[in-house]
Amino acid sequence: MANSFYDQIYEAVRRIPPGNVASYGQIARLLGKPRAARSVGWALHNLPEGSDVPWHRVINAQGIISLDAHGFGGAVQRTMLEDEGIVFDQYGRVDMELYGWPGLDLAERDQILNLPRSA
DNA sequence: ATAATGACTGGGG
DNA sequence: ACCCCAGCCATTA
Repeated sequence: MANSFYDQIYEAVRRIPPGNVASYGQIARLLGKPRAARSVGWALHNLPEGSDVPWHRVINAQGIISLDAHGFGGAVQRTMLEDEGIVFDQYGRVDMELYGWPGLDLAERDQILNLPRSA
């Protein structure tokens, strides 16, 4: 349906630039509904095919790709993100500090990548 | 209007 | 760090 909360979600997701990721809760917060993360997940789950919404850039707050009951799609999503330059650690997780939207500028990102592990 | 659903989240053990 | 549990919320049946 047009003009529904879902449409607001889709618009917000469309604003996520390539190479960046956002969490469901983050999108919900942007729309003024900090507790509507589950609804965001539902909205993306019901996303029609051929949509221009970059749904793959939305993952959970822990930097992990959420999967539906079907269980499939995760590998596809991960591949799409990797194509945008996002790197997953050995546990299949993304560094939200590094790739989280609105994202850091290249200088900041580079600085973080060069930060000493533990001083 | 009530009950169920789900690609979430944060806190606790 | 991992697993489990109880709130939260818009949409649908």
